[in-house]
Amino acid sequence: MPHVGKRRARPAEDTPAVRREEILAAAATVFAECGYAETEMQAVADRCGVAKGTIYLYFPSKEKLFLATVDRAMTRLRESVRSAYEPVADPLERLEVAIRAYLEFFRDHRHFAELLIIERAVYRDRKTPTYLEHRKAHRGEWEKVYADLIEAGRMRDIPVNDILRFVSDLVYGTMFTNHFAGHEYTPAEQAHILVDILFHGLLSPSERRKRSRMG
Amino acid sequence: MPHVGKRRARPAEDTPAVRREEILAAAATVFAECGYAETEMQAVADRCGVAKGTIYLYFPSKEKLFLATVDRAMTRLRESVRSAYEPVADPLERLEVAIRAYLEFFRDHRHFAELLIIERAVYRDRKTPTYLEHRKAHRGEWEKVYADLIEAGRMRDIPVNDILRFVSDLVYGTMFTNHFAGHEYTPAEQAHILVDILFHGLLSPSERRKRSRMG
Amino acid sequence: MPHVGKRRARPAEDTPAVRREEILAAAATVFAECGYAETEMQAVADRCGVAKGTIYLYFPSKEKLFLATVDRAMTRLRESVRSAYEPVADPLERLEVAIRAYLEFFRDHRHFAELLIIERAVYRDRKTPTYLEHRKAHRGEWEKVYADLIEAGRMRDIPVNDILRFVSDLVYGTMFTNHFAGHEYTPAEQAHILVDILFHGLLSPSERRKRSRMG
Amino acid sequence: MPHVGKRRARPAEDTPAVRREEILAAAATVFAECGYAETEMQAVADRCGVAKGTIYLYFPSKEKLFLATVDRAMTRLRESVRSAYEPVADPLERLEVAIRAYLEFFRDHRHFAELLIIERAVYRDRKTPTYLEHRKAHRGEWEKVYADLIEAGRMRDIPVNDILRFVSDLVYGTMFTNHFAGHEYTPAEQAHILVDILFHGLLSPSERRKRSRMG
DNA sequence: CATGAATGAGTCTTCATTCAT
DNA sequence: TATGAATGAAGACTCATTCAT
Repeated sequence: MPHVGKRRARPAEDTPAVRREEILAAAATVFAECGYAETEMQAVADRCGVAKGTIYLYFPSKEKLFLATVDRAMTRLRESVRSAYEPVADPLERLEVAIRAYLEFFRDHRHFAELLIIERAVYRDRKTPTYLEHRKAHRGEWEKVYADLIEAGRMRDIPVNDILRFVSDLVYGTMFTNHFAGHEYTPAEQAHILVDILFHGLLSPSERRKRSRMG
Repeated sequence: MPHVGKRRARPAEDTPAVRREEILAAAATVFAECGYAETEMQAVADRCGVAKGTIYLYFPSKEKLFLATVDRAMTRLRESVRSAYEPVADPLERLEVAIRAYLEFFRDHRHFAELLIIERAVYRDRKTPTYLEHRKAHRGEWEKVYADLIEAGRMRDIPVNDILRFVSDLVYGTMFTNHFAGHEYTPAEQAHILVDILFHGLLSPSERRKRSRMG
Repeated sequence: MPHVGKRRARPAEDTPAVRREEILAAAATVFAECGYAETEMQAVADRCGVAKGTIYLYFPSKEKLFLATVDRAMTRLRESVRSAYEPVADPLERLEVAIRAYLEFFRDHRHFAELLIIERAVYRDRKTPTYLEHRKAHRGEWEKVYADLIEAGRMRDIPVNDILRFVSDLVYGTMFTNHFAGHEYTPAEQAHILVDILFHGLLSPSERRKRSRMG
Repeated sequence: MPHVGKRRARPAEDTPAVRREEILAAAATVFAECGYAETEMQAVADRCGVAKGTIYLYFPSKEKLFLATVDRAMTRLRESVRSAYEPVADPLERLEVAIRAYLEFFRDHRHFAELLIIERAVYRDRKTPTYLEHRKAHRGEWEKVYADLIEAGRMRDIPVNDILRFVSDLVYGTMFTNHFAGHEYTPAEQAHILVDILFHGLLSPSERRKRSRMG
């Protein structure tokens, strides 16, 4: 039997913007915990203590709510990563710091890793996943870094685009595995390992020499 | 009175194993096209020209059907990759061939990339995604390769586990981006690029020297 | 994408309790008319002019709805019978009145007779049918009546339990036959016939004497 | 995955009549255990070790199978009761024996009690339940008995029809309660109790005298 | 603005029945 | 005759969304 309650609106202690943010935060956890299809709007409403109808005052549909949730997550990620690497002057060191910050972010916000996965599964029609959209935005910031490093003779002359892809894909894959298989390393350790291989490659000096002679 | 049933029996043109395979193949495309929740059993049935009920003769539920579909995809992937690299003797070359085969597989079976994503989104409870399960199986085959390469002095002395993770995560991320952002390179080109960076690293010889001097 | 939903909310014209009662009343007729398995939730919804989903707001499942329906019927029966016999002082007369009221109730509420039957058929696991549960409750009220009658020397000294069973089973069987074979007598007539045999037995005075001499 | 088995027909060790009887016996237990709706044809088939299709060679539908099952049960009941009372000469004693046999039958064949209940629940349209049909058939045999007893002055002059109804309804109700509430008495004890009240009534001699004086 | 009862389209699953072998 | 794989109609239940209060 439905509740009889005729509770009046809860006091509007929050500004609309705050209320919106509360809903988004609640949605992030619930979507991440339950998946998109499994998440009921009622559960989101319960999680932030508002009525189901209220959510529809801020977001026109479940889908839009979800997308907003993912978007918020990605924005946070970028902010988090950028504020970590910005103070670092040396570009090579900056890269390691960025990678560490990236891994740290997903370790600390497991939900957001889930959201990325879920998004792809749900919005198969959407041309580009939010993740890649944000990555594209990221891109500009790093393009110049790599170009300068090459110009300065500190990096091999590899197409910047290839480097960008290599690094992005590597960290994405790493985050993914961390998420599902568990975190074996601290972000700092892991970033260090990645950067070591990334910078120096796998080959031994001798093999490298042999190859360059033949190649 | 339930059911009026005046149903028709259709000759069993196939052996059960073949029929099962047909269903699995149909399921793979439909799941990949529509996503898990959006996929209706009826659609799978239509796709392989059987009645809905027939599917339930082979798979007890939508969930089990999906999981079987993913598993089949992963098995195919492994077979495909293994048969590509097995004939290759040199271990370094073998690695490049394996990477190429991996990327090729997902380029040729876009469906299967989708399935991997979908799986994670749907079975959030399942301890390990099928992908990682299969990867673990893969692992043994490569562990020795790397160990031998290090022993032979052809590869730097890096913990084998770290190499494994690096390579796996790199190719997974690459496959993912290819899938969603489009394939810019042929698998051969792409494998070549990856292996180049993977083997030689990003740094220029001079930077490398400078760094080794600084310790 | 699931659901397209452009649904309409209907004003809650009733209090939840009233709505619940409406549903129960509708369910009683439909279940009685169609039987349990044959009854569709949609039919119940239609009968009381609400949407299917609304029923699930008040009852968690078809089964629970049915059980609630039967329970309501039995409660009504008891109230109906009790209010009929309570004003009657003489216990023997009271018995006849109760029997009449019982038969009357089922004549006037044919549905409820059906429900009793259906219940047993459906909930084969449930330890005790609702009917017998209610009968047990009934029991206390009559135990004392019989005991007093025996004590007062107005009734033969027969175990009270046996009398209770005899009367209950007799009226149950009578109700059942009335229901399925049709009502040949008015409740008043029928109660009179039953009470006559019940009080005086079938034997003639002479046979009775003969037997007591021999017995 | 469906069985691959292509087992040929099982040896026709049985005549069709025997096979039919086997199916009926299996059906009786399964229907009684599970109820009509809950019973699957497959379960009946399994119980008697034939294929589902085979049942349809003997019975055109689930409904007809069920009805045949009930009919068989009732026939058995009549045979059982008749063979018990036939050897008994004295009509009053014969009545007690018949009642005992009736109760005994249902104690020994709990399934059949279930079937009676189920039937009513399922075939709400059928004009008369099998039980009442059989009762009608029974009727002729007893009509004369009562008429003779009245004529012989051993029974009070009550309409034979009323006596028949009284007794039938009493034993039906008793059987029903026994079935669901458990058997407190042996059939012999119970028959004795019933017959005692049935023959002599509930009233004490004094109450009876008082009443006859008052008219 | 907030609420939450009401709505009803949508889907997985079951199972009586058929019929090619 | 016997078999059992195939069929597909049917129905309980869910939940995103609406809107009267």
